[in-house]
Amino acid sequence: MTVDLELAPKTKRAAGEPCCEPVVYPDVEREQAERIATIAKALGDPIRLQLVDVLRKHAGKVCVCELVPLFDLSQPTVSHHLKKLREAGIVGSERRGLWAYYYVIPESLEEFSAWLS
Amino acid sequence: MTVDLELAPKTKRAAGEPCCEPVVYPDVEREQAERIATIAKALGDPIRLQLVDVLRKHAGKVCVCELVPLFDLSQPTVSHHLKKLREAGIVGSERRGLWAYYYVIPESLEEFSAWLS
DNA sequence: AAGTTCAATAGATATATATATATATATATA
DNA sequence: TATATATATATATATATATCTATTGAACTT
Repeated sequence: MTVDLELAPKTKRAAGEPCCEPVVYPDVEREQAERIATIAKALGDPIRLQLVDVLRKHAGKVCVCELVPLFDLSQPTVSHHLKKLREAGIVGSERRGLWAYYYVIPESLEEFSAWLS
Repeated sequence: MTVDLELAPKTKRAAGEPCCEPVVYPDVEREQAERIATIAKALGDPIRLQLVDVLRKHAGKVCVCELVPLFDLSQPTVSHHLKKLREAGIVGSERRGLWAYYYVIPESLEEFSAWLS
């Protein structure tokens, strides 16, 4: 199953000689890595992952007042996590009167999902 | 496309009355969220994401000395990131003489990948 | 208008992270 | 055996993060 292709130094080098050919790393890939890492970082907290999970499962918009009691956390802390998710572009929010409704922006996860599979 | 199912308070409540029914959050989901968040957190840095990307693309084992020049970082910093990936169970390593070879453990990403899609 | 309620922001604090430099360890070569 | 090399660990530091309490802002109710 595991391919035995290896990226490895061929032989021992003379003293002072650098290990490998300098490898060019295209900027495009770096930028993609940054985009994906931004999403991953936002999901890298169990609370935020559960928030996204709940929002995705409900396929619609969920009131913050329903989210807070799911966690043993203060309302401001939940708001803080929602803000992180908003900043990463994973969720959006909409205010209706007193209530704020959050929802997942599915496209935000597409690039990550594609890379991962 | 967007379903209009909403989780929302039905009416305004009397003063002091709690917002919502207490929602039970099963431990199983919490533990799964923690497992996935651990993976996401490890991937939540562009350097680490690129490391995993390179290792996956090579489908085999890659020498650390090939990884270091890909980044504008010191060798110990790259080692630090590789350690984080090891701790998260995303990569494994094998030493052969002076060289250390890293590889992705594909199963480590499966649960996350499944959740995401 | 006054009071209530929901959510966001501000401020404070303790912990975690990314990075560098310096050092240690193991192994290869001369 | 002595020296050089590849990688890992240790230490230090500046920045970021997660959390709390207190406060603010906005909108609804009476």
